[in-house]
Amino acid sequence: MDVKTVCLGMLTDGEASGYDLKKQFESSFGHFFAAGYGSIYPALSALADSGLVECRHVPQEGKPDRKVYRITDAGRDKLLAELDNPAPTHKVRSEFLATLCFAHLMSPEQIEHVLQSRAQDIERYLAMFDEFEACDMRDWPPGMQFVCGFGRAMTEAMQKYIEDNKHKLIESPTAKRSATG
Amino acid sequence: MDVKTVCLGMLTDGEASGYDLKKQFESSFGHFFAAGYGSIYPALSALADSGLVECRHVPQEGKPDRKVYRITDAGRDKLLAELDNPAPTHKVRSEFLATLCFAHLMSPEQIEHVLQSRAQDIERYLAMFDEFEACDMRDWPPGMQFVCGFGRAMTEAMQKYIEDNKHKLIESPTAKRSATG
DNA sequence: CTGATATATATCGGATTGATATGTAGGAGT
DNA sequence: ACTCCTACATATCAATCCGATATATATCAG
Repeated sequence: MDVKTVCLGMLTDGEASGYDLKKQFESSFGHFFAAGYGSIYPALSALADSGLVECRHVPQEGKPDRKVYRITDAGRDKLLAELDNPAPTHKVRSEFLATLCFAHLMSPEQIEHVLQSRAQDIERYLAMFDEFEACDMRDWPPGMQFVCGFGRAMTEAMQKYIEDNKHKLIESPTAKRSATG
Repeated sequence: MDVKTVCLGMLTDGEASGYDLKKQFESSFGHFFAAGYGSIYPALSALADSGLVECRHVPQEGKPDRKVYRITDAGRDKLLAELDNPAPTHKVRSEFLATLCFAHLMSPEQIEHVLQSRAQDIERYLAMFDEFEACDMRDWPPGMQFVCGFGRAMTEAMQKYIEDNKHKLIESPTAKRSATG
């Protein structure tokens, strides 16, 4: 399940341009599967090359042609085949946690900054989930609702854990930078 | 904060080979920062090239030389500089969630398989966290303890969410594969 | 004696990231 | 009027990372 496949999946909901898909990658998919233009445009090109999507050029004034992609029957088959994977992965890549592993090499101020910036990210995510519920989430497919609920639950659990345990990172000021010696 | 930097951090705990570091990436770091040999060996080479670590060859019988790396003063400086980043990221890349977004294109059996395999992964993680607590986690630096507690909290939250909400993914059997038409 | 696991290194193709480039349109602020 | 920012819309590129593969010996279980 790579960016190509996710794009294919998004296109089952109707045709879209790379720019459109990027917005989806930023909003509803953003909390668990990020992708930038550097992944999306090559993905769409590759999908078109292998006949899984079709491309329609829509001329515009003052902007590049919109390249609108539509999934083909072969594309739907390919998607269903990919969805058949019974053990899809779930990976975390956290510079945040990697940094805090070495909290004993950091000043309390540095640790505080790191925790604050994470807290802000969390607030942003929670606001995003609130927005999802504000606009009509009931029209979304059940899987999408499950996934967004999942994101919210994880984010709230993260917020709570950090709040409850951050004191453990700062307490003993005498132990600072002891791992060097 | 890339693989190089995490290797550097691990080496503050004492010298180690690439193979040793891999084991750490699989155990304590595995739940939030995975890395394979394809990342670790090039990282150590690059660190050695830029003088941030020193390499010592330890001959062995019947096996390749052990290449044991030790962090240098320049390496420690570099690490401290990297740890100064006030906004380290925390990213999730989930084929699991990406798959479930399209649950309406899947059979109940497929969905069930996906959930089961995730449940197994979760059990494996929880077992790992149990092991950490069994061996003496109190000797670990506070940051490491925080991070492992974080992993456990997230994993448990995930388990609970899936258990509480999986029925939403399977309920209405009539709506199956309706997005195609 | 076979097969699996552990030790230990290394490389390579393919995928992904993050930054950068290009250029118009329209709204906000001064 | 002028500047700045955001939105629209594409595309590429170097650096990095991932997963698989290759090589070779020792040891332990069945």
